[in-house]
Amino acid sequence: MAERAQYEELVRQFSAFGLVKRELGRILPDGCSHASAAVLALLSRYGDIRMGKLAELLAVDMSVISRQVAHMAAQGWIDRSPDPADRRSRILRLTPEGRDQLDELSERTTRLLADRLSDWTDDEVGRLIGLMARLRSSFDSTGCEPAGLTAVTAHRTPSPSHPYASDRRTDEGRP
Amino acid sequence: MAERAQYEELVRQFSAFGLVKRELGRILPDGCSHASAAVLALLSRYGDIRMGKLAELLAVDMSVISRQVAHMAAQGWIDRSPDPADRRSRILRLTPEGRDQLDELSERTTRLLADRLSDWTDDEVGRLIGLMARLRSSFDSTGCEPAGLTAVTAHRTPSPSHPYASDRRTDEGRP
DNA sequence: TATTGTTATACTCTATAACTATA
DNA sequence: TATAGTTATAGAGTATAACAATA
Repeated sequence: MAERAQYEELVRQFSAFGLVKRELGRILPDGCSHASAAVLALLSRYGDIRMGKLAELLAVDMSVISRQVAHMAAQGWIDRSPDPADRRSRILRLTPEGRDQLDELSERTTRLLADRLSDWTDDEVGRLIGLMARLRSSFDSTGCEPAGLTAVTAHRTPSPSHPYASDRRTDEGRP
Repeated sequence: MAERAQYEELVRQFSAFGLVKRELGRILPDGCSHASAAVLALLSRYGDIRMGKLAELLAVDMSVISRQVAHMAAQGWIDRSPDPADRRSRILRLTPEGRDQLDELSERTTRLLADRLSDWTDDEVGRLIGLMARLRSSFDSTGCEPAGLTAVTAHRTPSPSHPYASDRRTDEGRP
């Protein structure tokens, strides 16, 4: 259990993280926002999924996904076909254009990170990935671990790949 | 130097971090956004500073600070007095109400983090702080920038007083 | 009635550009 | 001319609430 000063410093790092996100945002291709990039990556990883599932994976409201996905469909990056089994739902699928976009995205972010983190070791990057994954998992009330490498093969399973999964439901500390 | 797959995973963790930020945002007091909280913390740490300095510390455009600070002054949390030495400038100072607000803020975030990170050790939290500090530093201090990227003014900051300070250009965060 | 998704509205954060007032 | 700050505008991300279609 950490102390108050440490938590305050952690929060400060959280807010400073905005700079990193903004820098990454500057290299995004036209029409492709952070959110679009995240959706492309998830579709590539999980295959054809429904909007609700996507909202769950990204931990945002479905209205957010709905608008986002509409934009991406207009760009030609994804298909939205009605689910034959439940006509309220729509199945999302990456188009070839979507894959191209994802490749371009991956190319650009890799180049930027390789430059900025050129003095980081493989191991250090791995540690940051691990800690951020665990942080997210500590904050995720669903117990799932949607976007982490540690859960690549198992987004439905209760994250067996690390010993820190949290199923706590307490709302302590919330208004 | 890490590999492409690792960089891609890192970017995924970055986007997943949004959830953490949103959760933290939910406990903020009325009228006090993430941005306000960050400004309060910086004013408390650095004392009376000018708007430009604040913009530099937060790595955002001054127009952003201007609006933010206007809101905070309206709330009574900060004073904006003209700088006698340069009447174009304004010196920002925390009011007693601003301190109270910061205390309340600190109380709430500490409670939330203590709950969510209850199974993290002191050392683990410290490692995350160190790695995020280094990440930030890697993104605002690089001499060579990839084509098409806007330079972010590198800044030197005074050494803060506690052991988890973030702005130093040290090897903190490295093993 | 409950669930899936859509749309409308509002609020925050951010950057650019045009503006002012000093220097 | 150059700098410190302000304001207007635009765009992205998010949440809530009202709504439609289907289960």
